[in-house]
Amino acid sequence: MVSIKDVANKAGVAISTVSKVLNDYPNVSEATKEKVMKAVEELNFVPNSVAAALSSKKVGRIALLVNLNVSAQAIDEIDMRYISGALQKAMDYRFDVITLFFFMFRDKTVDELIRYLQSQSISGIIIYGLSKEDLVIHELIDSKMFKCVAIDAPLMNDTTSCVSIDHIRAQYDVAYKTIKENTGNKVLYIAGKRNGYVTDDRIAAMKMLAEKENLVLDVKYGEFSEKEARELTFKYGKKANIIVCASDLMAIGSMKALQEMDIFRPVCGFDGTTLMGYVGQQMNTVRQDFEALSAKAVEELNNLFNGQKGRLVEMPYSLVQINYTDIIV
Amino acid sequence: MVSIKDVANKAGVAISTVSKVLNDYPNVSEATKEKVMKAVEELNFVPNSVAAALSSKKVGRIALLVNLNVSAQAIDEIDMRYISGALQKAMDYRFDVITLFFFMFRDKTVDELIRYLQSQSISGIIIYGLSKEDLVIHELIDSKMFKCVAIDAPLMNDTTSCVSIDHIRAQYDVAYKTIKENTGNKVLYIAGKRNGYVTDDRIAAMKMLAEKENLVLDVKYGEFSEKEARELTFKYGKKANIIVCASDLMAIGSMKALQEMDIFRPVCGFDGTTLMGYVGQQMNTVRQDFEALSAKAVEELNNLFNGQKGRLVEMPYSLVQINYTDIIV
DNA sequence: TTGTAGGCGTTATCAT
DNA sequence: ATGATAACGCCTACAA
Repeated sequence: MVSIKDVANKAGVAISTVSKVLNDYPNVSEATKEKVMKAVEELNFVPNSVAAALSSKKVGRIALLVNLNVSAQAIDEIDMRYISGALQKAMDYRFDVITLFFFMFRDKTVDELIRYLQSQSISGIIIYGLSKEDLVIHELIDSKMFKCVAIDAPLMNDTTSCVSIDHIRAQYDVAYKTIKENTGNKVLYIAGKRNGYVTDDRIAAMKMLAEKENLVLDVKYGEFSEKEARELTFKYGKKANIIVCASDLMAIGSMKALQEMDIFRPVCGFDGTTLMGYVGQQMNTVRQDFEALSAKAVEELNNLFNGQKGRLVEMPYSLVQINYTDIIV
Repeated sequence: MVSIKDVANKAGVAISTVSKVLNDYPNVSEATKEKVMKAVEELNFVPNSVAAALSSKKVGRIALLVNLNVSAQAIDEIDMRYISGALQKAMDYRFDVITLFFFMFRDKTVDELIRYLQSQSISGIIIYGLSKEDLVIHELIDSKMFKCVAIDAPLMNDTTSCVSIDHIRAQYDVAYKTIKENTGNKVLYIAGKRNGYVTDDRIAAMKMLAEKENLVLDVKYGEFSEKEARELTFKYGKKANIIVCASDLMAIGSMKALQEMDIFRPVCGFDGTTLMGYVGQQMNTVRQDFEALSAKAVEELNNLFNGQKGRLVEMPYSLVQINYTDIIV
C-alpha cells in the first residue's frame, strides 16, 4: 500500500508537507504543491481514511441510523432511497459512512450506544424514521456528543438539525385537491402513529382544512399500518365520502378494503412510493424526494461540522398521481 | 473516551497485557485476565475499532457491494434484506461494515476501486447482484486482493466463495408445479438478463423440464424488467398456455398485461417478494430467504478469513404463493 | 514556507 | 506470564 511517506519521498518533501497539501492548508507554495500533486498522481496515492480518522479529531465519519421496518416493503423503498442518497452525497464530502439499524440497539442503553459510536470514531449521525417512543435515540441527541440531523423529526438544538418537507402544508394540499376533485364533506382521516412527529402536524392540517371547507372530520390512528388502515376502512369507510391517509401504504390498504367491500371512495395517500402504481386505482399522493432529503441531511451535517447551529431545513414536495405504467421499467 | 491505557492503569498491568486479554491470546494467567476484565467492566471500555483496524493486519472490515437498481422497488426489498441480514450477522463477528453501491464506481477502474477499498482497510467483500457485464467487479475478484463472497454468482477460487440457492432445481420445481396445476403444454419462459449467471441455469432447467414433460418451450429474455415482461406478454402471451417468469417483478408485469388483454394464463414468478401480494392474482413463486443468504455470506467470509478455500454454499428455498393478507402488517 | 516530532488507540514483537 | 516498545498511516503544533 502506498503511503504518505512514499509520496513525500517521491516529491522530495516532508510527510507533513504532503499532508498540508492534501488538506488544503495555507502557507504552501505553488511549487511544492505541484510537486506533491504530481507524486500523488504518479503513485496513485489514496490516503488511508482509517489512519486519518484515528489521527485527527477531525470530523469525517458519519453513521446512518435507520429505523427499518422489516415487514413493510414500501418502507424498504423509502429507506433504500435514504441510504442511497446519503451515500452519494457523502462521497462528495469524502465522509466515511456506516449504516446502522435501530433494531441493532434494541436493548442497549444510550451509554452503550454512545460508546459504540465513539469506538467507530463517529462524529455525525443522520436519523431516519424517528418516533417519539425511541427514547434512547432522543437521549443520544440530547447528549450533544455528536452532530445530528433528523429527518422528519423537528428536533433542533445547537448540534441538531432537522430536514423535512412542510408536512402541514403538504397534507393540507393533497387533501384539499382530493376533496375538490370529488363530492361530499364527510372525510375519514387515517392518521399515522399516535404521538408521531409528523402525525400531529398532519392532523392539525386536516383540522384546519375541515374548518375552512366545512368538513365533518373523523380521525383514526392507522399506525402507518396497511392492515390497520384496511380494518379501519372496513369499519368506517362506508359512512365517509372521502378517505385521506397519512401514508401510501395505508392508502393502499384502505383502497383494497374498499374494493373488497365493493364500494368506491376516493382515497389519497402520502409519500409517492412506486407501490402506488400497483393498486390499479389512481390516487393523489404527496411525492417526497427521499434521496434529495437524505443528501441534504449530509450537507447539513457538514454545515454543523463547520460550526453552524442546528436549524430546520425545509425541502420541497409535489402532488402527484402514480400510474402503473409510470413506475415500471 | 476511555482507552486501553485507562484500563491498564486501573488494572495495574501493561497496555499490552490488556490487549492480550481482549484478543484471547494464550499465556495470560486467569488472575490477570480477571483483573483486566473487571477494569473493563468498571470503565465501560469499548475498544476503538478504528485504531484496531489501523494497527493490526487483522481482518475485520468488510464491504457490501450492492448493485442497486434504483428504479425497481421490488429490488429495494431484496437489497434491503441483504443489507439487513449482513449487518446483523456482522455484529456477531464484530466486523465493521461499509455499504457501497455499484453506481458509485461506475467510471472507475479496478485499480481505483482496489485503492479505495484499501484506503478503507477493507479485507473482505460481499457482492450482491453481480452480472457478467460488471467487468470491474470481476477483475476485483480475480485480483485476489480481498476475500470475496458472491451471492448468486458461481465464481469460486481460493479467495472467493459463492452463496446461492440451487437455481436449476428451484426453477424446475416452480415451473413443474405450475404446469401440473394447469393444462396445456405451450409455455412461454420469460428469462432474466441475457448472459446473467442465474439466467443460463434457469433456462437449462426449463429445457430439461420441456424435454421431460413434452412441452413446447418459447424462451424470451425479459432482462428482469417488468416493462419488458409486460411487452413480451402482449406479444407472445396469447399463444402460450402457461407463462413462467424468472422474477416476481416480471411475473407481475406479465400478469398485468394479461389482465389488460383480458385473457387468463397461469403465471409463476421467482423470489418470493411481498410485492406479489399486491397483484390480486395468486401465483406460484420461489421463496428465497435473502436475509439468511446474506448472513451466510458473512459467515463464509469469516471462514475465508480463517484460511478456508472458496467454495459453493447452497441455501434452501421453498415454493409459495403470496397473498395480500399475508404480507400486510 | 518547510520540516521535526509527538500523538491518535491498538496490535505485535521482543525482551524480561 | 508480563511488560517495553516499535509499528500502523496520518495530523498538527511547533520549531527552524
